[in-house]
Amino acid sequence: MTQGTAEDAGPVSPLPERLLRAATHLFAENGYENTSVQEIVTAAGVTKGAMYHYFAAKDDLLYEIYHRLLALQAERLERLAGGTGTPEERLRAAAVDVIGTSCEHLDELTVFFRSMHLLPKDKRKAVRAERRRYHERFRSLVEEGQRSGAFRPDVPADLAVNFFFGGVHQLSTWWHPDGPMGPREVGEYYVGLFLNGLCPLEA
Amino acid sequence: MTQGTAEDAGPVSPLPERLLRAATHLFAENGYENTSVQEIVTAAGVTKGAMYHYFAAKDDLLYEIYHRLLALQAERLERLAGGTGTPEERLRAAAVDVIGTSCEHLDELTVFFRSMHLLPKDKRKAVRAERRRYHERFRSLVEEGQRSGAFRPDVPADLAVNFFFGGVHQLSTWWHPDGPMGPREVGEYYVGLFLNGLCPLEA
Amino acid sequence: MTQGTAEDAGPVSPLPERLLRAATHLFAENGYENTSVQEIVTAAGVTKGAMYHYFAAKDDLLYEIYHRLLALQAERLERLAGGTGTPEERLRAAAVDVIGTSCEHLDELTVFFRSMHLLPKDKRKAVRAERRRYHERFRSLVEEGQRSGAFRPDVPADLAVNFFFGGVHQLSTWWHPDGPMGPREVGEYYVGLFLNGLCPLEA
Amino acid sequence: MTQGTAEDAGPVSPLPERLLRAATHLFAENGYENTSVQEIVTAAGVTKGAMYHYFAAKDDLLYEIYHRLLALQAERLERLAGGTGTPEERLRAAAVDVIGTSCEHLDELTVFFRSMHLLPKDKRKAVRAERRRYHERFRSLVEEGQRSGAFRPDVPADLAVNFFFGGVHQLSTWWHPDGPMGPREVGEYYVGLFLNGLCPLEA
DNA sequence: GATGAATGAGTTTTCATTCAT
DNA sequence: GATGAATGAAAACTCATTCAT
Repeated sequence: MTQGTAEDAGPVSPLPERLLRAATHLFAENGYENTSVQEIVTAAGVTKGAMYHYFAAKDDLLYEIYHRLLALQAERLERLAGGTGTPEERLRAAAVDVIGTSCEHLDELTVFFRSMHLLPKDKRKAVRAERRRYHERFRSLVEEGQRSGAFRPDVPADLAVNFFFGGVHQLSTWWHPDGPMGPREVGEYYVGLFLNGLCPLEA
Repeated sequence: MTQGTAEDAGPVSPLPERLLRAATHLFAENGYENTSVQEIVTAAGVTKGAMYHYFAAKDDLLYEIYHRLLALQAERLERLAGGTGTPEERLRAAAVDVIGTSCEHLDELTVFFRSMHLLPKDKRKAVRAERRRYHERFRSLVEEGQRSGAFRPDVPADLAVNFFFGGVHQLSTWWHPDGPMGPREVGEYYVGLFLNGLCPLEA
Repeated sequence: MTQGTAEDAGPVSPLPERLLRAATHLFAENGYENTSVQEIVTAAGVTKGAMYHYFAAKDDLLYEIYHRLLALQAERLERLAGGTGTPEERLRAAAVDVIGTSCEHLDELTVFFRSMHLLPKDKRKAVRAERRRYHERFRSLVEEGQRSGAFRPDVPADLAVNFFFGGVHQLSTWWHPDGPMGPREVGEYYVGLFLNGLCPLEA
Repeated sequence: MTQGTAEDAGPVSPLPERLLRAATHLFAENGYENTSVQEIVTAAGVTKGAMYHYFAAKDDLLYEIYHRLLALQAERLERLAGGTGTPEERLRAAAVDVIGTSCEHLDELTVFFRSMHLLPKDKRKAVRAERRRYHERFRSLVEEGQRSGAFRPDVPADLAVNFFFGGVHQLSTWWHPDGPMGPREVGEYYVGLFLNGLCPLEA
């Protein structure tokens, strides 16, 4: 009777997911502060009450967007960083991978870096903690490589990681999914720059 | 007529400056949309009428913040990029310098990347154009170095510049003026990473 | 069928009672308008559907709280006022008794005087009518005493009853069940004041 | 040019006063919770923004209503209680007077006793403190009379004062300004009841 | 009987901006 | 030049009630 096919699937997609998708898109497009709850629920095809049934506040949507992306990336980093291979191989794989997921979730990434500061204190703290854990796992990979002699020991690992993620976060200002470069390509270039710099190796 | 004589201050009243300083600080602290005009004028010690005498709208403050930082950095880039020395020397100098001014104007930088999207379309376009000119001057320096053989030619210059500025914009998330590292030190590290990467030169 | 046998509970399910108890407590604590239906059903350990099965609307709870207290007090007044003894004895007994039941049902009393005006017109009218009947029965007792010469005839009986019940309704602003005075003691004092005033009898 | 007469009186009455008057009337009529800010400002002939220019929140109106009535009554009590005459004379005068001002400010009184519990904690505390001071001044008058032998010493003064003010607060449930009894008359009756009780003096 | 997702009309509050003085 | 009272449009959020299951 509804638009579902044969199964008893109910609505096409659960409401919370639909709301998050709509919110992510609108936040990325117009900014969190310029997006009203009304616009979100209209985009999701429901009313405000429905949204507040699932999310206690507008900033819960924001938090959830961050949290999901972070959880996804943290899980993948864990797997790749804890895999086999030299530290350099693992760092390279992890770095290319995070660029891949960042490109796939460009809207989330945009929202993340523009609007994290708009979260209420407690949620901001939670996100920061999740972020820090992620950062530290990445940093430990750099340090491993420094101890093994694969990386220069004279650059603080913390600083190097911050530098690299700056580039990652910047992605959304210039990269577009339908542009000439694919995520994989961007990843290889970025990681190349990160690990080898601009100067020719034999110079 | 006012208390300024003939010195560098010029004949302009210091009021617009005071307003911009207050706005910059509050925008960086609480976000543009969470800062009311009332808070700004209170912080600057004036009234709303006075502010609207100098700025047509709240977003004029935002625009002006961007514009001034960009103008400053563009002017310095012009000077350094057009100076003497090899392309690598000039790029290095320009890169260290932009990190220096970014550290000196950390609030402006923060506001820039958090709130640019909140500008009305026309002002946003203007800022983007200024930004693009800046980016292009920087990129041309990279290209010069690629042509001269100082830099690897296999990395798109655009991408490299974006990568580097990602790191620069990220600065405000981890660097603090009273932390252990000075702007100069950060600059050297960043530029080192950018130009030489993480891997030892003889590997 | 349920767990109640043949005892005083009767065949009625305890659910409406549980809801009313929870509502009474919450209304007294936070006010009618500051208490949501959700809070009531949560406190009663049921769901909204269950509540709406027994009560057509939130204000039915309010009405029922009033109605039950009034019915209880009216029944007791009837018994005492229609008993034996002089009018003075019967008024004294009735007055002490109403203070007793008021102290026992302090939450209901609180709700009554704070929130009666929030009832929709028709229910408010019903409560007022019940209240008036109660008042009139009490007043007739005073008038009886005035006719018998036990009470001063120069005070309008209506006014005297209103004066007395003012004191009763005020109870919830200062009396607490675990304070130093018991309901009986308060009753004796109040009735003493009402019937004899503050001035010494031989003055 | 406006509707003022000859003087430069400006608007007929200052806006805050107009708002308070409108709010008092509506709160008394329909209850605080059933009165929207919109209704208040409409009644006062302005817009919401204007109201929030003078009152930080809806409950500020509530607080102000209480506070003004209490200040008025406290000042009058102070004058009468500290005057000349026997304690009985002064208590009588003060009691009649408070009934007078209560009748004159019946709406405020109604609002007071229905809605004090709706104030936020801090304002509620402030009102309670003001109220307690008032109560204590009144009580001290009763105690003075008890020490002088004019009043029965066997009734706790606190309780007597509570009893009396119960009657006062009850006023708004039965007295109307255009009814047969004037404030003075009510006052005399109430005070008569309070001081002499219902029973004939020679009984 | 009972559930709880969803509604929709309502609430208080905020704030950039204007304009009479 | 400067003030600050007032506007008006919009915001986030609440909640009693309904209804398909």
